[in-house]
Amino acid sequence: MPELPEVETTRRGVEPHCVGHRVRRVIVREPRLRWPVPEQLACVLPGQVITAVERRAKYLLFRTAAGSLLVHLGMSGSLRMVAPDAPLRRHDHIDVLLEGGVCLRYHDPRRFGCFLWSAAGELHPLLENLGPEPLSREFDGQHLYYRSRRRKGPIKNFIMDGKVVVGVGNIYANEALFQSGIRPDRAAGRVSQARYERLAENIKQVLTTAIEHGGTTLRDFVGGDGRPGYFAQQLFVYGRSGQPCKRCGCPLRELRLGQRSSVYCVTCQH
DNA sequence: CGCTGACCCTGACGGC
DNA sequence: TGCCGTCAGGGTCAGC
Repeated sequence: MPELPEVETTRRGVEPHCVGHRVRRVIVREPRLRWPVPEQLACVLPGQVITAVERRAKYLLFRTAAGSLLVHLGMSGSLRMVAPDAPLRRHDHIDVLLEGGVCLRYHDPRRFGCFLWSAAGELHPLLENLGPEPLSREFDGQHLYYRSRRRKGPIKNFIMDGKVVVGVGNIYANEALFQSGIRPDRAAGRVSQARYERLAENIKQVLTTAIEHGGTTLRDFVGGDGRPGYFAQQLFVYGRSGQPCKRCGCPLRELRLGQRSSVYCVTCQH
């Protein structure tokens, strides 16, 4: 999946095909996702007009008068618009058929994603306790600095904690730390406010650039319109363990933090 | 409250 | 060719 740029690219891809359209039918072929797909969905959604497609963290929210369809793509999920008679591939788990003859199709080999329902006026529990959006004004160096005091865990885990800030996945956490010259295993509480200012700017910059590039660094990602995101993002560290640092030439090193690979340059990052 | 590790699943890839 | 272990973009949850 999709890091935040891929989710945003998906949102932009499907939005124009969904907004203003009425749902005709929901077909759930495989309900066993991260959480079981509620049976309620197939009853509640048909007849509803999709009024907006929004994103909060890496969740996509399809708004209707009755409530919201909450979709997460997990590690391997994708959503695309297809013709209703488009041939099914393996792992095409859900179809949301719209009036006007289009179909929103959910594909997810690993089934770590979810399709959930949230009634109108209710905030889904999964969306409670989420930190600010990384591209919002509320998210800045001061926020990171204050939230990090007395935290002993690695800064990389800290910026990937959704209660601190949402949408910073493994790839962009590695990249933003490299751009900021901070080692991923440094204790979060031992980074100055000045460095957090830089880090917040770099997180914004890295995510913004990725979104502009259509979101992908990943081979199997397919945008909402079904076309792969074109430009492979210029990655400085992620996936480059052992290769020379693009800035100083030293071989990049790798370590594991929270069961996720972290690549960094011993010379450029402290 | 903060942190660690287990866990949910399939598929791709490397080594033998 | 095949089998086996390892790893992969995410996030929640239990337990200390």
